[in-house]
Amino acid sequence: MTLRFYDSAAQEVRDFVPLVPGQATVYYCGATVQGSPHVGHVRSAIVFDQLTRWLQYRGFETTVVRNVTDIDDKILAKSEASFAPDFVPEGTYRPREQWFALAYRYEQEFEDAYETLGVQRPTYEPRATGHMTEMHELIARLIERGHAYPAQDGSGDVYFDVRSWPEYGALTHQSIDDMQAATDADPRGKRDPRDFALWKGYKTGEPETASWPSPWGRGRPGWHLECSAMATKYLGPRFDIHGGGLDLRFPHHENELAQSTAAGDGFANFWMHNGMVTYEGEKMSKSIGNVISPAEMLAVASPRVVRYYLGQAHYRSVLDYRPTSLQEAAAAVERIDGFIAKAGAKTETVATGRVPAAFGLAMDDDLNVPQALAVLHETVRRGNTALAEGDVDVVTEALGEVLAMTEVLGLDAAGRGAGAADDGEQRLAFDALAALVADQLEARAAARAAKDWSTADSIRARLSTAGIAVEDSADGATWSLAQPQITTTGMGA
RNA sequence: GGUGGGGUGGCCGAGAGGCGAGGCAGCGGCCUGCAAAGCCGUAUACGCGGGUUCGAAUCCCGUCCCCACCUCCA
Repeated sequence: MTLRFYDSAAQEVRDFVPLVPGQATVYYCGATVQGSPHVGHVRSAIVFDQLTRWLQYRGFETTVVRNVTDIDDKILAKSEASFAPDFVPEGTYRPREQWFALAYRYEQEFEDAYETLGVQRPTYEPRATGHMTEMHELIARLIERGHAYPAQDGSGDVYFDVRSWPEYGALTHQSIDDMQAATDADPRGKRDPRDFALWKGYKTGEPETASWPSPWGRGRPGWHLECSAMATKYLGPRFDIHGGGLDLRFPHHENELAQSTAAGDGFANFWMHNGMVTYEGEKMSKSIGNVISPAEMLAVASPRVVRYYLGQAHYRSVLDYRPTSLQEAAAAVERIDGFIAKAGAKTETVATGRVPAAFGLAMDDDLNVPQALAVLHETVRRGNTALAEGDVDVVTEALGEVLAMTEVLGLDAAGRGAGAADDGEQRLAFDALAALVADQLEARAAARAAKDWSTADSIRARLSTAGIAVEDSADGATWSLAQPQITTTGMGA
């Protein structure tokens, strides 16, 4: 079996042949930390987390780098606005917040969301502000090779010379002349309106903390440059996979590709892009105001449910959010969790097994998660049947497979982050609850034995009101905390 | 104008020439004191019009509609 991925640059599914046998180097775009994360950002991270987990399952030694872009125009603009006398706090923005404080605060919000939803930490997570030297080196190489030039207007800007690089547009298969002229293109000192800034000269009025010395004068990096510099630094001039959201293909990734290859680096072997999250058919974006944050979803559904929902579609498909989406995901997750709980109580040894072959084939084929999920549900059904028939061997086997699959999909990790649960106090509270419920169930069992159905039913009803679901089975009743009812009214826009 | 991606049963969502993925919801049944959970069964689905083929949701031609990117975006 061969791993195959769709390469956006080649526009086809290709066999994945790593540059170094047995190893996989992955760079994927994280956030520009200019605001709170929304569900679309998190989907992207989940997609590349699934990719990473699958590469690891297949035995690759993976190195994963995800950037934090913590300096850019928007961050500075948001910070500047927060100092305005007529500033009105909106959303999570705060008054009088320095750009670096704002960037750092949002970086942590992203980290929290990733952690809660079970996204493995990358091998390394470099920040743009920590890599000025590497960016300067890259600019110098580009100037030396005749693909970049300092602006002639004395602004201190340095631009990439798009016309000097015939392959510009290779990633998105566009030719410069066919591109729609940017309406707001500020020609400044550019040779071509499509030239993009590698370095932006310092302007009076900007915070000095947001500028760094460079051979071309004080300033700050342009967007795009940091990814080229950091990917190359940690993964080498050539690496296996570069990922990110579909909306980053142009201009971000196109520009990364241009500047890196023009500088003489091989850059990414595969380009992988995840589809957008839409809200009832429309792309989630701040400008439309139809964004839903991970926090909003987590307020009404468990991390496992949110993870399942955001990770269930094929990564290249559009994932459409509808008010019932989380309820459906919750039902599916409860089905899986119900089996894990019942099977776990039946078997002596709960060990994570191997993934069924069909699951592996689906994942090998460009990460076909929907098909893999079908295998997961089929395994759960087989396990439930075995449970009913008391076939412990099959139960054990199915449980091992289910656990392996949920691990690969990251479902087991969601909600297990630091501080998520299982601290001592919660453990004590749970034990206390368990003791009280056990008493109730004992009383109910006695009533049932005496065929006193009204007493038995009233005990069950009382527990149910308290949020405890009771299930009878051949060998006694079991209980579980009922999932909260998901109501999504008023969520999002 | 340019470059891509789509339209699949009530909903979500795979598949890509030939036994109707899977989930959710619904209906019928089994089990249960009743439930719940589980299991079994249950659907004239593939935007529209032509064509190729023994056979098309899948290929070809035409056509309609939607979405994304080309400006900041995961």
